[in-house]
Amino acid sequence: MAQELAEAFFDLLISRSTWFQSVAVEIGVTPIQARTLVELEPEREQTMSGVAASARCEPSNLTGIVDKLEARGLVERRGATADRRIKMVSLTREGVALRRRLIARLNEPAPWMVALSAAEQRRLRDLFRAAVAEEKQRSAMSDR
Amino acid sequence: MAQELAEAFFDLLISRSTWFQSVAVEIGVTPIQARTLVELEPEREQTMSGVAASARCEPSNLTGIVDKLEARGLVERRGATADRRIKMVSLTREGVALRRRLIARLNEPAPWMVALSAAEQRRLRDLFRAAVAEEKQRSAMSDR
DNA sequence: TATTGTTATACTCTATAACTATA
DNA sequence: TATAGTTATAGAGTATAACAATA
Repeated sequence: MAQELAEAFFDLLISRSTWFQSVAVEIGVTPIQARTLVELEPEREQTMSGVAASARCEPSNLTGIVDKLEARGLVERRGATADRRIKMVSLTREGVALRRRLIARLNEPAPWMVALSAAEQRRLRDLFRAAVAEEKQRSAMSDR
Repeated sequence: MAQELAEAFFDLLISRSTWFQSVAVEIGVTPIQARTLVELEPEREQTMSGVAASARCEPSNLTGIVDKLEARGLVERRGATADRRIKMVSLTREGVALRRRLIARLNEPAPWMVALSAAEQRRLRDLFRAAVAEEKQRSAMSDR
């Protein structure tokens, strides 16, 4: 049964990934740009390498991704730190606005979610949150 | 609450996508090759364009993807049909074996799934299946 | 010497359009 | 003329290695 659950979840994952891509296109960014924007929380500067780690891409590639976002005025780089090797990245006002639209679309509940009772929704939400925490721990371990 | 559920589900999707990629690498194929292998069920020949539609990529790109899989002896093309424009793709014996290993890894239940009671697992499985059916319908509609 | 970010390189993925061979 | 698959091309994502500036 756990096996069948895993299969069903995998199928859902596939179809939801397709959907993620189409939302990104709709908003006017590429999937990895969308992913980067999601990781770049407003009011929170991050280093280039920190963003690369969150978005799960190589720092060398993040340079190009941030270049494109910066060219569109969505993010900005600053070099103001004690350590002058480090560059901080953050969202611009337009970046915050675009990110908000993106997140709003991504977080739109699917019809099957809405159809659940409030208690079931809460139960599932907690289950998913715990699952994410579990995956985070596992992937942090395999990073070493 | 539905909103929070959607957020939690999205976070889980992100972390599970990362995991999908690492499984593909582990098995020795690229993500899109993995996706194509999953769609290519054993004992079921499909046309190139049919596979392209299932794997959600352009037919022109599938040519290269299938070229690589064919060069590794995982799939084969045949032209034997009434309509000689059409080519049928199918898994070779090695392709079936690799696909089995891939699917086995992808369908490994996560710890949080195993931790559920059998009744909850069944309930969730049915929920996810219905969700996939729902998404399929929606995306088929937007294809027109 | 080690680290941060960048540049260089090579390969893969992606979408579009043009081509071929059939129908 | 329309369709199935391929080829051509250009843009974007990916990983590795080499580099400059700084620590």
